[in-house]
Amino acid sequence: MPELPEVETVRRGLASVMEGGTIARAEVRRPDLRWPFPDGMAARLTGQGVRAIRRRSKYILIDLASGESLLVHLGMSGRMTISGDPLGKFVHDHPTRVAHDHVVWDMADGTRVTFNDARRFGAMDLLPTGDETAHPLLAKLGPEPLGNAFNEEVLIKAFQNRNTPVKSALLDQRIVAGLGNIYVCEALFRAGISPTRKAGKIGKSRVASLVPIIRDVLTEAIEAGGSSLRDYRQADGELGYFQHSFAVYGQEGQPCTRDGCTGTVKRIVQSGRSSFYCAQCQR
DNA sequence: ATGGGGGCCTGCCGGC
DNA sequence: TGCCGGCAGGCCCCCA
Repeated sequence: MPELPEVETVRRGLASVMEGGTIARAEVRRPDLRWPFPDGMAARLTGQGVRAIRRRSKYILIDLASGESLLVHLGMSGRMTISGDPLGKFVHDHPTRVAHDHVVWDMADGTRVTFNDARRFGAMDLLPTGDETAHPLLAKLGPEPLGNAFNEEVLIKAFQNRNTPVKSALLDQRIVAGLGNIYVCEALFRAGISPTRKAGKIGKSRVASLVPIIRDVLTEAIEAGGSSLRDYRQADGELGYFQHSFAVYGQEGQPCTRDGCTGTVKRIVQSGRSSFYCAQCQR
């Protein structure tokens, strides 16, 4: 599921039920996801007020009253689900335990937040609030694509002399942090750039054009999440999933939707990942 | 330093 | 109906 827009939508959903509240009880049902959980994670969450919930790239940061922040990554299959009655006390309306429900937080108001991750590529860790830049998972991240530190000059410089396909360059979280396979495909389609083109061989003005396009693609997806979901959740309480249509991602064999283009969307494999694009109008 | 490939896990889907 | 291969939106690590 999760690239930047989906993570942002999950963040907003978590914020709506956790910010200002207290984690009355934390249950950790296995010792690890991709890596071991930090020592005593359940105890370090229990009783903690939630000050704020932030996002860095595809990571969620939950700031606790203790001065620690819980770092959460959804990996490929991580999901957050909200259940419970905010006015009751740990009511019966919680769903029965489901396979791969690994972590559960019961908020003091009766809301339950459940983290489910079938493939366990997700991660959680605790770090001192404000020490994000020192954390190994965050230290090497490039600029936020929606922030000022990401701009034309920065991207042109990052692409200079890069011999890797632009697809790989945009997936490189050190260049820009938060893009994944879907939104890279969509941004390259809008920019009319082939995913196979070497990053260092693209003209400066075309590289520059990627900056507003990346911002637009991500912003539109975040807005779609905000408008198509109630409190950022779907009917079953799961956060962050929303119906979103893509111009090229998953559209193999479909006619290109660019005005006047008669091409067909193709799927190729680059570095073991699918790339979708129109070879006729993306050069 | 850079670029490419393997591996981590489980679930789902299409084809035979 | 059942089995099997291929595929999945991430990211770290190792190797050349």
